[in-house]
Order: sequence, then C-alpha cells, then structure tokens
Amino acid sequence: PEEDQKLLAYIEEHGHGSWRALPARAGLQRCGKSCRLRWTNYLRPDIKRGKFSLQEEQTIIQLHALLGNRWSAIATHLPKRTDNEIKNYWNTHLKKRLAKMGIDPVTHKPKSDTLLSIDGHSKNAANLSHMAQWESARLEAEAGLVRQSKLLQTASTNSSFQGQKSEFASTSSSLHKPINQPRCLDVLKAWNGGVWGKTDASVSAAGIGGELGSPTSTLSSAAGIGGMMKEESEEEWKNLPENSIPLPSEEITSFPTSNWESELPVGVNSCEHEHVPVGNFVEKFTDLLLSTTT
DNA sequence: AATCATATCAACCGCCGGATG
DNA sequence: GCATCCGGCGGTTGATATGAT
Repeated sequence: PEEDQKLLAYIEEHGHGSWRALPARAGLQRCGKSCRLRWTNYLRPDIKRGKFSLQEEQTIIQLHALLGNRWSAIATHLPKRTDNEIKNYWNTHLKKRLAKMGIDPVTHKPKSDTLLSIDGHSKNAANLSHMAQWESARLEAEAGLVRQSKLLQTASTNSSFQGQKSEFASTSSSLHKPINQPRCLDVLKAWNGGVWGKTDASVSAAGIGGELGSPTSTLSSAAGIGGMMKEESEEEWKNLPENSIPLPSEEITSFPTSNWESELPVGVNSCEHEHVPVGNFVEKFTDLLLSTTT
C-alpha cells in the first residue's frame, strides 16, 4: 500500500537501477530483493491480472511439456504474465487437471505409458523427449548467440549485422524487456545461425539435424500461440461439451516425426510465414487436456 | 454462526550463474 | 584462478479467501 506507492513512485521517476541500493533511496525498510519481487510480480504496469484464457492455458501446457518447470522461459511466451503467476497457476490448476486425467504432470505422459514404453510402443514419449532435447539445445544456442552478439557489438561496426544483433539480444529472457513481440525471428535465426551450422557431436547427440525435423517448427508453434493470442474471446474450457475429446491417445502416440520435417518452411525466416505444423503432437495433446473438464 | 477443509496467490528462501575486482 | 556482489530463478511457505459441514 504505502510501500507500493513509494516503490512505484521511485521506479517511475528513477528506474530501479541497483535493486540493492533502491530501498534506502526510496525510503523503504526492505531488502532490494523483496522490492524487485514486488515490482516484477505485482506493481509493474504491464501485468495482466485475472483469469487465464484458454489459449494461455494451452500455451502453458505445451511449453511445460517442452521446457519443464522453467517458468521464466515459459513466461516469455505469455505476454503480461509473470513467471510466478504461471507457476502458481500450474501448481494450483493445470497440474491437478493432468493428474486427474492420469497424466504425469512432470513427463506429460499418460501414466500407463511407462508400460507401453517397455515394448517400444511409446512414440509419444519419444517425441516429447526429442522436443525437450531440441528446446534445451535451442536455448543453449540462443544464449550462445546472445553472448556472441555482445562480443560483436563491441568489436564490430558493421551496420548490416546490427539489425540481427539487436534481435539476438532481445532473445534474452528478461521481464524488463518487451515480451509481446513475435518470437519466431530470433528463434529461427538462432537455429539457422547457431546450432544447425554446427557439426558438434554434442549437438547431434541431442538429436538435432538427425532423423527429426527442425526444432523451429516446435518453436514457431509456441511463438505463434503467444503472438496470436486472443485474450478475451476464447470459450472457457469448462464450457466445452463433455466427451468432446478430439483425439484418442492412440492418435497422439502415432504422430509421426516426419510431419514436422515436411512442414518445415525451408529458408523461411520471417514471422510472415509463421505457421503451426499440422498435426502437431503437443497441440493435440493439450487439446485433449483442455477439453476434459475436471 | 462456528469450525474445519481446501484453494489461491503473494512473498520468502536458498541456490545458481554472470559480472567485476 | 579466486572471492564477492548482484540479479534472477524455482521451490516452498504462510496468510487470506472461499466453500463445506
């Protein structure tokens, strides 16, 4: 209340600067960490509050399947939502919903799937595993490119490269940076320029560039959801008719990896060509989840 | 109305990684 | 190479709200 006003007024006037020094300067009896948390999770003006839309739920589930509990990374795909809010929502709503459906909220696999996987019938599990590997590698590539761009920024004055540099820099996941911009460009560039250019054993060991398609298809899916998010018009998942589960689990597990490859827009490097792969496994998976009432 | 159970969410805590000297 | 500082992240807790009995 009063502290909020002080914090808000100070940051609006001076910016937060050093969080450690902020409390003393703003006249607050708190640690800088606490101030930062209050600001990022509550006071920031660009925070959307209230219920999560269907699209947002879908995005969270999909991204969680890919990224696990990396809430800040997930939050970068959900404009105006904080990692803390997403984390809470997951723990209080979505996790329970998955558990209720007999799906392991950690692995996003049906619990019976562990039995299937013994005899090699779990393409679902394999796909998720591959996707997680892609995403991990992608994030590493992104981080590497950010570092690289920073080096180049100081070492080079080449103007033709500066546009890319700023885009790469924008991929770092900070809540203080604009998060509602389309995210396909940076991701595609990261992949095209970073990981795919490598023949590194560690990269190929992660399943990249092998039998699977481009991870950009995964990411453009996530970016598309975040970027094209409709905020108010979605029908609540609760209102969906019962027994409207769109796909049986068998269909999910039979999703072919080659679909992604064939859907890959070769050479496409722009959001104008953004698309979501038809038959995207994760999407179907979340459809299934979201259409099931508690 | 009182009590208990459950749900929700802001805040706290500890850890980690990057930057700096 | 190291120690230290700082910011950020994710797990967890505790206060409050809400619902059930």
